[in-house]
Amino acid sequence: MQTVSIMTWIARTALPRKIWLRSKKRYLEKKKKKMKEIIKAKRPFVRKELSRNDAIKFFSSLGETYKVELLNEITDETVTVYEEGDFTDLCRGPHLESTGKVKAFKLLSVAGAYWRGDEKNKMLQRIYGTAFPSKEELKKHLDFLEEVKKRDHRRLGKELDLFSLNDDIGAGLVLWHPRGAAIRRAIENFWLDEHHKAGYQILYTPHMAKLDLWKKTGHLDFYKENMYSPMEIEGLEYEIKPMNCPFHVSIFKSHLRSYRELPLRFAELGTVYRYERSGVLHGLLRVRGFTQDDAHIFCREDQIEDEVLRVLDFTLFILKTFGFSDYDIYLSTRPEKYVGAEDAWTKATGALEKALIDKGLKYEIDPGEGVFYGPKIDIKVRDSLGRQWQCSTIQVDFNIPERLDINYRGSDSKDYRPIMIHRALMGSLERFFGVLIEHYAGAFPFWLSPVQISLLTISERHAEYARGILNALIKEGIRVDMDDDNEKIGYKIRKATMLKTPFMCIIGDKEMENNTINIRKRNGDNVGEMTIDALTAFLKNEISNRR
RNA sequence: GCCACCGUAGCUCAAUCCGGCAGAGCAUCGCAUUCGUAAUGCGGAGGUUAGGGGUUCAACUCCCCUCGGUGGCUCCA
Repeated sequence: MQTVSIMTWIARTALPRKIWLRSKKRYLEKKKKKMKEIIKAKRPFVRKELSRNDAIKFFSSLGETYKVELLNEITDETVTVYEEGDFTDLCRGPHLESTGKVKAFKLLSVAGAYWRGDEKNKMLQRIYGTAFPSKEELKKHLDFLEEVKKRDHRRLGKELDLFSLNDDIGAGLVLWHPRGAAIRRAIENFWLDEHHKAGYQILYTPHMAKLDLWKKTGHLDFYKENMYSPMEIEGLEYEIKPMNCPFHVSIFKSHLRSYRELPLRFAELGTVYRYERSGVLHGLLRVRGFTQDDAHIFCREDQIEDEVLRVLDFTLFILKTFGFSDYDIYLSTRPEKYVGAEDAWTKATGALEKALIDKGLKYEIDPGEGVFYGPKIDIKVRDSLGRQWQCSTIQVDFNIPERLDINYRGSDSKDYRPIMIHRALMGSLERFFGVLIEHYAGAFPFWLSPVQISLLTISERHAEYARGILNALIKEGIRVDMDDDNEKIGYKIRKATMLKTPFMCIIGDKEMENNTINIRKRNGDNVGEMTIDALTAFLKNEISNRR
């Protein structure tokens, strides 16, 4: 969505070593002026062909070592360069015919980037900018960026008092405030109910386990860089969990399993801790402690496809309930570092693909992006601004059943190894919450809203009547609050509107006399006067339809 | 982790460039007002300027370290 390009002709002067925020703005301002001049001059870009050797000589004489490095790797005998005035750049092209063709542009930011995208290389400064064929299109894009800023979950999280991250607690560790926790509870209740209906059994497991367990599972070999250092308890080492699977396996193994029990579906809202490098942490979207809506399905090989189909249906239903009906699906295949037999990978990948084809779902292959223990299907949702977010993942695993030696007794009284399917629909509650905040711009649908309805009194003498309504609605399980502050009604409406409370009840003399309330929506629409019974029925209907 | 920048009252931000009494709006608290659909008025309180060290007669301001955040890079639920 965002247009990013390296404009070679603004890179003509190197960035100063140190840039203050204010001088950074000034710096971009200066660059902008220079660019405008160049555009106005309508200087042509001239394409030239050089032999590779001449090009190396030419760029070496300019001291452009990076271009020389690129040239040394090019095998073609001739290369193309583009000239604009006294500036010559190595580029395959094509270029615009002249600088005058640039109609609308904006420089956005300055940031470091590793030379050729490799963190072992030196870091260079990169200027980000965007250009469009017309001023209108540029404005549209800048408006979009403005809207993205307004919806930023970190900003809304503070404004709506949903969550916080605190210095004293630690980086990437989330505090859910009452209002955020109310939303989480609504999500969790929905999730638990639906999992029960879909034939899952709910588990709870500990936050840590002996280090030896993680050796057995292979995590210490393949996942070490994401795990925290172990802690010692009475001479034994324990590790805080980065994944839930070993615990679920342990429950599977707690007694002998029959083929009749399969598929066995274990689900848990399991909190895991993973080491993430400080620079990658980002609000709720990238944290160090998070709760996965995890599940592990133990099944026979011939049940994989059917189970994957069920999971796909289930996932799309859950996502749809949260207002996501647009998504992109990816099938990730065997990575370089992997465990298990090639034959098993082929079979599992085939099963995943067949399920996608049966459902008639469009998907792309993501080569080599599978997890070390098996191939996976990832579903990335598109939010109301069309941005892509990775949430759901369905992974086949034939490594852990092998390593942890899990079996079931077949109809022939022999032991067989089950296949394990890992899946998370929302991914992590933290990330999903962050995505939801941005998707709804903080204006949650009624069933998710932290406060669903606010009772606003006109003056002190209405407080008692309002309190009666408050208690009645609380009894009905509605998240309601009352604003009986000594303030004008306009101010109370403003407060509730800014908190994006879906409904407000205005309570004054008229309502008290008629034994009614008057409802107003957060967008300003008036729903009208109704009795308490009618209100309760109306609100319950909204909840059951998840609006 | 790497590069650059930032951290001032609960929140949003001045004062930092060029060292010289740390300031405003909102929120909070008190008083007045009892009001009909997006801000009633007046007053009070609120700070070891993220933490630590250094330079200086003097540090929010300059230097170093630590912690945290932002934009990217690399990696990912």
